[in-house]
Amino acid sequence: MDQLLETDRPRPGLRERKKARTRAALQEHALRLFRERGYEATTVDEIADAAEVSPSTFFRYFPTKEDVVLYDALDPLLLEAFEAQPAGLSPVGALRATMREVFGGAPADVLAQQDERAALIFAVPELRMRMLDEFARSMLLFADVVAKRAGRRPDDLAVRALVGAVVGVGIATWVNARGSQASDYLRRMDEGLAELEAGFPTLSRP
Amino acid sequence: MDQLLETDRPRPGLRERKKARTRAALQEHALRLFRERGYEATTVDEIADAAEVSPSTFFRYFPTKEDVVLYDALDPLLLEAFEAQPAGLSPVGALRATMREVFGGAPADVLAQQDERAALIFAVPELRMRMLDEFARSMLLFADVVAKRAGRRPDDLAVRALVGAVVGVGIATWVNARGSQASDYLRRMDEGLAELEAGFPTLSRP
DNA sequence: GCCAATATTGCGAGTCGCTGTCATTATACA
DNA sequence: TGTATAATGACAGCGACTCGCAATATTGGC
Repeated sequence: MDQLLETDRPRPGLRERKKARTRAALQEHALRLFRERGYEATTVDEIADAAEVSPSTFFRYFPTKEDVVLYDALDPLLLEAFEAQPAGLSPVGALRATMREVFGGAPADVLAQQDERAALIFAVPELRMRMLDEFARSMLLFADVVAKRAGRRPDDLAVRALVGAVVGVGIATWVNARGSQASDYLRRMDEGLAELEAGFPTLSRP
Repeated sequence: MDQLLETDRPRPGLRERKKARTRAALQEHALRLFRERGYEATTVDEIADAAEVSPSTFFRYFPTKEDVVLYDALDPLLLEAFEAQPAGLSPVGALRATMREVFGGAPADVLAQQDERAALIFAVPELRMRMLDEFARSMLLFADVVAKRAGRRPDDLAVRALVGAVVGVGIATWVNARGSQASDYLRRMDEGLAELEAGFPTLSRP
């Protein structure tokens, strides 16, 4: 699953590849154990055992037990792909293209893992709470790259509003998508972003 | 401070009074220690020591360390006073009267403790997160009593909307009130509820 | 006022998430 | 090949929280 993280790049050294493999293994085994026994009933030590690392190493990769679920392996890819979009595209247009690229090129097991993460986060109150923080973090991150493309500052009012709207569409899609598959989720997200890009024309003329 | 909890009532037995006193002592000492040393730097054992009970007893009164801050000693009084309001009043009117009664009759140290709780919850991310749950819980509770007064079901659409609006006014007031005193907070909350009760007339005619 | 049923408490051992330290091992680089 | 550097595992320890149990306090009936 982790070879996805290395495609089309100068190929990092052995150390970096090992680290990526360990991180992926920890998350995979964690999600599997959570599915089999439940989130609370699974201990960090068990995850570390399954991934064949020491418990201390677990915390070197994920600061808390929650983070092993919250961490999105596709995030770095999305970020990179977004920055590579042609300058002619609008921010929302660039994001839509980015999502099509990254999710379109992702193998099925990666998408399945995204579904599992989403469902688990939704089901466990502790994780759902933390997700709010993640959304806030996403906004700041996204604001930076949007600002860079637009030649504005990240705290620019328009940048902030746009970023808020985009993340808002993401939240709304996520909340209304419990249990549905990644393909559904992505389609609805894209539709929502299309609406946003066009200024919600279908809502103006009833 | 806890005699407030016993005014004008058939007077519960010794056991109940002791329990109320222990609960109040735990919360008082906890808030004091948090103020002096900070929330994280204070341990539950220290709170228990200060209140002269065993650590296990602490957890019998408050299921988590967070709850000793979140617990609002005035809640039961508010509930009782609300249910005693004359049936002629609208739900919002009854709530305003309730708040005037309860907070108006509360001694200064109780109000000061409310301020301290509000500031602490706002300052500690962990508590701020949990506060969302508390708001949700408040809505359900409030929906029950409003429904009872109105002769409707708690999941009635109008009941839900009203309850949501009221709690929303509370949140907005709280968020905009960092550091201000209880009297300010209560005044603004009452103004907000008045606006709500009247349908926000000042916003309709610019 | 006494006694039995019951509720509350303190105690101790234990689990789990998480932190910090240190010696050992593996990778990178020159 | 040797050396700086980074990652790892083992260990000790802290704090929140749980559980079971014996001791103690309150209550209600007599």
